[in-house]
Amino acid sequence: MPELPEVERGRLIAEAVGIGRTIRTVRCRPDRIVFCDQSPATVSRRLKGRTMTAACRHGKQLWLEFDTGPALLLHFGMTGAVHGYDDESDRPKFWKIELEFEGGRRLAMPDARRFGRIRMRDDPRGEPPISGLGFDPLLDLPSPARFRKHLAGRNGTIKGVLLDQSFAAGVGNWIADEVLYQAKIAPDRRVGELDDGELERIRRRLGSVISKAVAVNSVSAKFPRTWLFHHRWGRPDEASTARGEPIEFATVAGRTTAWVPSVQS
DNA sequence: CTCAGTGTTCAGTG
DNA sequence: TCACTGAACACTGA
Repeated sequence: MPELPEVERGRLIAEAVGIGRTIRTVRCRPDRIVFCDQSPATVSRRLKGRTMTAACRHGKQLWLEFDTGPALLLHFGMTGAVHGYDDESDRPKFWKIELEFEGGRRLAMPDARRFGRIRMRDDPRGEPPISGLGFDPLLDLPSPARFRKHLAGRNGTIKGVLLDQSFAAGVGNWIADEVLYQAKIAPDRRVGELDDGELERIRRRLGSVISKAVAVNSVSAKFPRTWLFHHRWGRPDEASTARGEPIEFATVAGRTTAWVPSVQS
């Protein structure tokens, strides 16, 4: 369920397992969809024997850097993740790539539904897909003035803009809904008609929702009880928030959208 | 058996 | 050209 906070959790796992360690063995499953640029054999060849120096993230893109050669760039799609473990018996179901480091620690990326992507990049920040991304709300939340400037010229619904990775990188469907609920803005408002006060509420909530989710390592049971998040799944008929506010479901920007008409306008 | 889905991309439309 | 919509992608699990 990877939006920014879960990708950050993956980054922390990769960092804890791999930093300063050399890859002894690379295993890849044959998969022409997930390995969209380079074949599994090429990826394996380019990673074996290299020492991991960093685990980085921008939005939903996660990449591992090494002492030499290209970075390994991972995108989780709908169902990807990073797992760290020691024993082969703990290898996750649906694994696509496994790095085994000296000393036996392993990292794997599973991806049951194959919307994830595994690529290699010489200059990850300078090349697509990362080069086309907007600001990362955790690492670089813009000032109010910069936020307004970045928004200028955009036209669609505010929800559509929040989901646009070239605007803010890492926001997915539930985070967009959560931000708009807490900011008290209806998801289908046009961005051009939002005043400075409304934009500032959105900007602040974008920062706070993501920071909080990351602070609890994306363990959703630890999200505040007041969050819409806990009440939206499965589209229950008479859904309501912890405060008793009725939740409505709609399609906005092509996605299932949960919102609270009595709060959001 | 049917269907929705926490993501992204692309063809088609206005 | 832009902005937006809906379908497609591939598969699981409810």
